[in-house]
Amino acid sequence: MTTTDGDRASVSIQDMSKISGLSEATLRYYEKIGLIGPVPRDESSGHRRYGGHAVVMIEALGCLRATGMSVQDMRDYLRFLDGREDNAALMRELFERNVSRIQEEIERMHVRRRYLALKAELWAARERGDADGESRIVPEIAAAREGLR
Amino acid sequence: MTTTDGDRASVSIQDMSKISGLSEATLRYYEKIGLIGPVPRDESSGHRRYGGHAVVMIEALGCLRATGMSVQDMRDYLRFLDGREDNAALMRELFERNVSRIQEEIERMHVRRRYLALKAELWAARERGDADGESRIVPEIAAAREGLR
DNA sequence: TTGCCCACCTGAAGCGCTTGAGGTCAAGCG
DNA sequence: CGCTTGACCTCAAGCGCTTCAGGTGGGCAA
Repeated sequence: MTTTDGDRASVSIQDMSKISGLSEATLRYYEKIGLIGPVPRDESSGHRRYGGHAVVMIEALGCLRATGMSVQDMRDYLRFLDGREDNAALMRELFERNVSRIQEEIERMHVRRRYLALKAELWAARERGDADGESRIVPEIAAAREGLR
Repeated sequence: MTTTDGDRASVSIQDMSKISGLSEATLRYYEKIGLIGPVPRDESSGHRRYGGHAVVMIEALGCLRATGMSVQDMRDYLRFLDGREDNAALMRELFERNVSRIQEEIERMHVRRRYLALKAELWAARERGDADGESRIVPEIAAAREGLR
């Protein structure tokens, strides 16, 4: 998993991917856009070797990304972490904003599920030739559509 | 909103956008990728004019898109609608698959919300210099992280 | 030694849109 | 009548990745 290289542990991109949950392609992409600073390379092969500090940081990024946080917010997160000043309030706000975002998404998801479930029911009614059921569902779909926005 | 053109109502792209909830850019994009077949144009200006049939169809597409349905599924939906055969079962399956997709998304959202809410609490504790609170939250975050995947 | 496979590399294209730049057409106004 | 305004047009680039094509280095078996 890790190889010893002098006295520093170094991690391959494959292992970094397993540890963080970010794909290898995403790890390269994040480096390219400067979200993670240049990763040292193995002299002879040119392969990336992630050092201890980077491993911890990227692991955290993996969690944030897994919540759907934007790249910009991840940038801010890293900036707040690095800064010498006390950024606790900014951090709290960053996470609170993201909680609200998720909350809204959840609510929209419920509306969507209802609409799709009704559509499934509609076609199930048609499948069994149930014209009555069909005409009961149609107005419900119309109502559900309103909330879809 | 609509103009009369012979005996057929025709709708501008702006109005089509308002009706369907799809942006003008998306309407052009859907046409480009062949999801909606070529839209007739106004002779002199070259502007798109959506006819009655297209309006109804695109309105429906707008709802499906609003639920997060994939372009491929929308293609299938249109194909099933058009077909002469009885596609009720295929339709039902298509919608049921999408209900499941949303269901899974909702569940993942709950995990994400919990993780982010804990992170917000952590920084709130740090903000008020509450080391006790902080050490209570840290293990909860570790636990919540497990579910994130 | 040769050959092979694996992990890794880079660069480009694709996805589903959105955003922006730059240009045309028709109508209304001074 | 020219001028502005607005709605529309096309083409190109950007976003956050993913996927693919084509190539290199290193280790191991035959």
